[in-house]
Amino acid sequence: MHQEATSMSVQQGTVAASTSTQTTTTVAAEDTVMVVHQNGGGGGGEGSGDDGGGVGLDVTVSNATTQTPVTMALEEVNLEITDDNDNVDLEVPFTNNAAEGSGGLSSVDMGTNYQISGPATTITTSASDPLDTKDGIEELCPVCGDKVSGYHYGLLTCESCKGFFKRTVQNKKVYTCVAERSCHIDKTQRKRCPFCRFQKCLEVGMKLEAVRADRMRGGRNKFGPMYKRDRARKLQMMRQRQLAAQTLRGGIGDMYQSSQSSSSPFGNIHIKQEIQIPQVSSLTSSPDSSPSPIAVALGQVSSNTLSQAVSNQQPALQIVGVQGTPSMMMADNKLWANSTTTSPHSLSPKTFQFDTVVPPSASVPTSSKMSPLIRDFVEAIDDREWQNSLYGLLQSQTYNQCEVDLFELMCKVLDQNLFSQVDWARNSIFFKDLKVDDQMKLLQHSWSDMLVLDHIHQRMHNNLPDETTLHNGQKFDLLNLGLLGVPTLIDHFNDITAKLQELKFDISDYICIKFLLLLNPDVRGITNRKHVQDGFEQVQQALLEYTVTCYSNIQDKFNKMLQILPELHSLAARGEEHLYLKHCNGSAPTQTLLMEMLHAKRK
DNA sequence: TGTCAAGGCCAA
DNA sequence: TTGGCCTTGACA
Repeated sequence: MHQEATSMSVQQGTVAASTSTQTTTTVAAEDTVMVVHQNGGGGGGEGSGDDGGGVGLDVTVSNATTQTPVTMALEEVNLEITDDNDNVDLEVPFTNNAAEGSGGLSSVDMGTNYQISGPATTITTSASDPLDTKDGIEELCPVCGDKVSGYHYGLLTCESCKGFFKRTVQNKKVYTCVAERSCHIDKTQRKRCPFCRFQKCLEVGMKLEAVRADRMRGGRNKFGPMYKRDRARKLQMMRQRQLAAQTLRGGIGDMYQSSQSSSSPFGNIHIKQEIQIPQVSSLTSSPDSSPSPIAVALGQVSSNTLSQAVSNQQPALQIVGVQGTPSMMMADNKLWANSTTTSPHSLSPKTFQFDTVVPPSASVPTSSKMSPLIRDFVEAIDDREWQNSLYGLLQSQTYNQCEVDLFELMCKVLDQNLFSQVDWARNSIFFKDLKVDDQMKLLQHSWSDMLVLDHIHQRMHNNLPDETTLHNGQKFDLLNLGLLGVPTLIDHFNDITAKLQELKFDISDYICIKFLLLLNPDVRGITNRKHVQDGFEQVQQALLEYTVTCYSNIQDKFNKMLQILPELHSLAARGEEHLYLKHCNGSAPTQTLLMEMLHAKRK
């Protein structure tokens, strides 16, 4: 029924000596193709295998991609989930599967797969574990969920996955999957499908180049310092979590104890679970149970389906008090929004040297002159949330990784931005009254334009930098987000930005233009065109009046702004094309809202 | 000199 | 073929 689109491409271990010869082995089984390019010869011949003396193995795992159909509406889902059980697991999956089958919904994402498990948030530690004795933490192998034995080939894994990865790379094994390349890998089933196991090893970040070409024993490799930093960070994080757990135990427990019959301080706490983004690695877990990303984003799935789906994804949870009481603690990035805490778990805006958001009112001329419509628009803008989501994602994605694929990371950020965009739209005037079918069509038509526009807005009005340093030391090109991954569009992007700056493009202009992009009555196939047209015209009229009233010194600002939109669209279209090609090449994460949007236009 | 992440060995 | 344990050796 559901056909899972899985494709991945990994190219690492490019360290073959210049004299090496290259052989290529291709093994095809039905629609599965696994190509192993082997750099033979004298790889690692000089010196040790350290510092990149990898085996020079380029592995491409690919298959024909089939599109995920957009799941059609069932019912509006309430993402607030009440856990009435006494036991609340605070268990966090590394990527996805580690915590699968553990009860799913009652879990709080704190960024990695430490276990802080219930009842009553007992922090699980075991004195027998190597990490426990030093760090007070226990971790699970991101591949199979077994206990980790240390850092192996780039990250913390168990002994068996270490051995499996080593044997596979050293012996240039070629596996095929007899199923659909989406086998679930856990401790009990890891032996069943080596193809999927190896694929998962690569997905979670095990490094081909860490396997030594010369098989030299002992010593250290280039990952040593990263392991060290990682370890220090985990230790700090663990302490932070212990504090958080204590806060929860004391704070929320005290607050609600009197009203709860439960012995647990967590009794009846509402756990609001937000879909963050579908993780690439979640592809290995029962894809048939996953609703379409856009369906999830638009709230089109039944609670049952969603429950199953979210348990397969990396959740970002908020814990909120009952009856809307402000929470004592908010999970992940929301925690840092109003906090000066320099948690190792957070990449706060401060860490990123991201300037404080300018309040909307500060960058619009005079709010008294604007129409109530525009005032409402502006008031609804939540740039702080945008920033926090961005940096929250960047930190969570790089937390346990020594090195991440920056393109993949960019796709994930874009995907998250898309989710925010959908969320914004579905709560917006005019749009929210439309049927889901129409909503989807409008979004599918405008998402990329709006992403580019959002980025321009963040740069112009919130001083979003063009680059940031990730936790693992890698530089992440934020500007690339605005270019949808096409560096050559930089001049085009700057040109558009310059023109808007010249027109004193402000936040009111931005939000109105965004509405105009969204409420495009010319989109084919929409059933309630009149409503869309009405919305479009009202916004257009409001913007016109606003520009005339507040920017009388800029001649024809309104029309000049509208003239820039085709340029914006052209840039976004080129970005879309680029992303689509990357996706077809297997270089972009699949099963994401982003990819579904890319596919939607090509239906 | 201790640590720990490589590779190696070998029973299951 | 797997996976637990052993050996090795650069580095702090």
